Amino acid sequence: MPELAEVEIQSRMLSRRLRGTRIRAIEVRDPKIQLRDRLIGRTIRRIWRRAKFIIFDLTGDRHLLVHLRMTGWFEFVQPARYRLAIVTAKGAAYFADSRRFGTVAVLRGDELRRALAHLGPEPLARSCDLTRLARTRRPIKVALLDQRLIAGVGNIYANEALWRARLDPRRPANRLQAKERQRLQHGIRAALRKGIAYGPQIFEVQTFTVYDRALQPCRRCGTRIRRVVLAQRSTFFCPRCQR
DNA sequence: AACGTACCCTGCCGGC
DNA sequence: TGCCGGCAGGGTACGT
Repeated sequence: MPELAEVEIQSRMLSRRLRGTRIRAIEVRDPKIQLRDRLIGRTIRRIWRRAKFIIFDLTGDRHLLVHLRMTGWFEFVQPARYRLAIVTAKGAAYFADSRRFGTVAVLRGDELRRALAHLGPEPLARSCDLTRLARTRRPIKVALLDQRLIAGVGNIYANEALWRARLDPRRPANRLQAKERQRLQHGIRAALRKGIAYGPQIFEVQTFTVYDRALQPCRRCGTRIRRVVLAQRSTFFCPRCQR
């Protein structure tokens, strides 16, 4: 489920609970997960996010690289089912992931850099620019999901951002004017910030403006929201105010 | 190079 | 009620 906003929230929660603590035990409950090196005894120096990855920096040049994919989530109270538990003196984090698409790997620093090298700019960074989107003629909505062009935007926030920027998701990415890309950049930021602002309660309280609102009225102009499929993903937009 | 499709898994939902 | 197909907010591998 998670996109950048949800991953950011998770990363902050993990950091608050586990930063600076020593790993006492690792419990692997799913044979799909294989951890190369022994992590017990290492200290968690930092927990941070890049795109939709969560990275645990450990002592001894080791990094735990986690991707939640569709259904991954960390819990601090032991759930009925989970794939992995990281146990520390300050408590444990349980990695629950019903669809089991999520990935966990132990990497050295150089391997981590390589693993993240292909990612595009962080949308919330001051230096972020969207010029890479002009490299492709695929629909702008599809380009937004390409992590090499911009990192961390997923299907929901792509829809939300395009609605905010009043752009038709089907437009070829390389045909956007610089001014329209600027609008899109603001739309992405605003949508992501709104998500992050929900905090840990995000799943209970989060609402969307266009995502999953087919046939319901546009919140700006009242026109019925349309659903189309682009690159096999549901796409929602207002046919009147998104041009 | 750039684009489309199949696939990895499980849970949930609507329709019959 | 019970079963079944379709669908899901991720990314990758592979074919054209």
